[in-house]
Amino acid sequence: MEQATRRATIADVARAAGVSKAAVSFAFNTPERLSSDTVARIRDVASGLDYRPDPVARMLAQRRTWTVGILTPQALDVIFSNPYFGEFAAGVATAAEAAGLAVQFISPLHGSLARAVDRASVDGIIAVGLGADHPEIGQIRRSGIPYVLVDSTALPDEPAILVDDETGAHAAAAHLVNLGHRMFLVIGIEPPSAGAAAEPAWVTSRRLRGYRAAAADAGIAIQDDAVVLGPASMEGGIEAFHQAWAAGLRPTAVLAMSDAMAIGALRAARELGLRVPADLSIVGFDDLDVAQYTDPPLTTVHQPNREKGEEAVRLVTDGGPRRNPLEPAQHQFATHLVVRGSTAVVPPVRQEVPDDKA
Amino acid sequence: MEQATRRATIADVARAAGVSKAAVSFAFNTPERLSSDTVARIRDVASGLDYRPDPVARMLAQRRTWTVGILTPQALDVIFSNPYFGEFAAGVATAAEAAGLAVQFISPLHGSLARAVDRASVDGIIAVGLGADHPEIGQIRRSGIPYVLVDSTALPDEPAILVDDETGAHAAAAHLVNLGHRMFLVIGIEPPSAGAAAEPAWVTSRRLRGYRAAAADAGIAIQDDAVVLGPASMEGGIEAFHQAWAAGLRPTAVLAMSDAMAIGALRAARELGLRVPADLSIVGFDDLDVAQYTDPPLTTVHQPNREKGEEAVRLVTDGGPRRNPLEPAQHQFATHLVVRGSTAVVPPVRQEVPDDKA
DNA sequence: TTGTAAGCGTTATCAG
DNA sequence: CTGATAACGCTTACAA
Repeated sequence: MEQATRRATIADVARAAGVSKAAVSFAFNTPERLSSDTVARIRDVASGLDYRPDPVARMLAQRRTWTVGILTPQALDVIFSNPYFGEFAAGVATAAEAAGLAVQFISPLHGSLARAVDRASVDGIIAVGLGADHPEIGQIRRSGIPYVLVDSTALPDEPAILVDDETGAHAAAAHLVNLGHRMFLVIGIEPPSAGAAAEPAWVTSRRLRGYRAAAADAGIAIQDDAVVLGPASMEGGIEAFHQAWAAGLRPTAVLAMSDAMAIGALRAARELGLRVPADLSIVGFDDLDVAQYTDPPLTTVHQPNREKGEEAVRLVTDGGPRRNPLEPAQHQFATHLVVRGSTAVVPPVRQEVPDDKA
Repeated sequence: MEQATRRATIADVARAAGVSKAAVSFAFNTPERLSSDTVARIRDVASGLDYRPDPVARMLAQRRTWTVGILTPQALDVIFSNPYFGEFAAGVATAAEAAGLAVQFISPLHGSLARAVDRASVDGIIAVGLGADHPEIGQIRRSGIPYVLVDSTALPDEPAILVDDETGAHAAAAHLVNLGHRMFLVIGIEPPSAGAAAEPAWVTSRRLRGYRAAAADAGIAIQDDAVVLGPASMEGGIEAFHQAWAAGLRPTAVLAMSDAMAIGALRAARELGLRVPADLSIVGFDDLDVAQYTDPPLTTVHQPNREKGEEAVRLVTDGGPRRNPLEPAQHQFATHLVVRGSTAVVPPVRQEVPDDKA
């Protein structure tokens, strides 16, 4: 992976055009400072030499990289397996392009996120799903690079993108309660590090509070053993549902904290002979594009995945002129329930279903 | 997006530790060249000063960026909407991490791919879906940066990752023919640029050849008006199917060139009151993770999405020691049909279905 | 309008 | 084993 032949440098162009290096630089960056025919001549010579300014040298001189980094505590291959991330990244990419910024991914290098952060040459870091217990957040803070935390627990004065998890979760559970459901299974997202599980600010904790509040309104308690955790993927959802079923749980409704997991649960339920929504209702979270195309279409809590990405870029690039530096640069998006076909009134009598595990 | 306070430089550390800049560099990069207590002292001072080598300066001096770029002719937001890309990127990320490389995305900047390529500071470029008619490929070639073409038509001696589209497509169509189908709708991927549509090497052309060959074996001709093109997304699939239906086409089987489009077709068919596979069979292409979780699970042509990404990184990073420079650095993966639930024998008599459009 | 020269923060070369 | 010193390729005051 070496450069083949030595590329023309600014000095080569200057020499060939009989001007100074500065003139060449001007010809490309601020042509209005040069006479138009000088510019033309320089450009001509440059393209003849196949000259292209070295982006790295320019980064060093300008001390800007024109790049934003998306930081994830998980390896990229697991991250990309959840369509949620793709939608978020699409939002980042949109805003980045508008701002003339490149997008780089920062994920653990040889198992070390810290190393990856050190190697990353970016002007801003968008950290998604980084728990407050991750030491890297301190590292980033110290590095002086602007950053924004997404979907994680931030200090009140720290730039962050959040959504109203509790309200969304509450709406989801309330919907099921209204349909007569009383026996719930909650499928939650397991934290990247074991330590974060107990954190009250971890996303799973926040959503769980919303679920429980709505259930409590109807006098129902969601016990801890009706909450099962797994990775936020379809496989994770399948696994979680089967695990709960094997443990003897017989819910009439599932509250999944991610659409990917909800789709997995859908699949697992079908494998067990349960009809959705006749025998089992399922509510997801995220409102992914695919949620419209599952069968049945998924009832889920909407959050603006792409917009979150776009806003993250804005925040990390100083938020533009409208941002008041006195206010904390946090942005919380609203969530709302989208009712589709995966939820229905509770079955009056539970059907007999194949039950080889319990 | 500026650095907050001036970061400590190697010169600061050298001064504070009473050594030369070179010594500091050694302490981090080749500590074995220094006495162990010198290293310890330098490291100590460095961490006290919160010193971190500037990645950009190091890139310039080493003339390596330790970064691979994934280049796409489409904007990132549309690209990320197709899960196929996520799976491919996951593969790239896996191999990149193993090689200690960062991953950067290169997509049109302010509408110009050329500009984006110029600004990109990468050691290698993985170009996906770049038609042979794209001028950027010449630009890349000239730049001297190693590159590999994925899913596009390459010169025979050009590094490329390909799959056996024709065989896979043939298997898909043959499967349907064997089930008794005679009336097909082909849903193809529209090219990024209009010009590429006619290219015999464009992916849509390649797959279409496979479909047609299998049909021809049974004495069936797939007419041009039974082929409809759209963007490789779920929306694209919905659109395409409705368009065909509105045009009066009444296929018993759909051959979709991407799973995303197949899922869209599934959805559209259901909206029209068609049962899959009872009334309509659908075969996709890609074998995305989600293909297992649709209802019914999708019969599709498997291609190794993640492996393609991994191999692309290997090829662009010189392919390691095993590569013979005399052989063209091309890698063609095999494809095969995966039969799931979305295909069945042709309905003996077409059911009456709602038909408000034709 | 154009040129000169001093950085930018490393790594690499080559004496000591 | 250690330390000056010269690249690396470009931008940007400051001069002319």
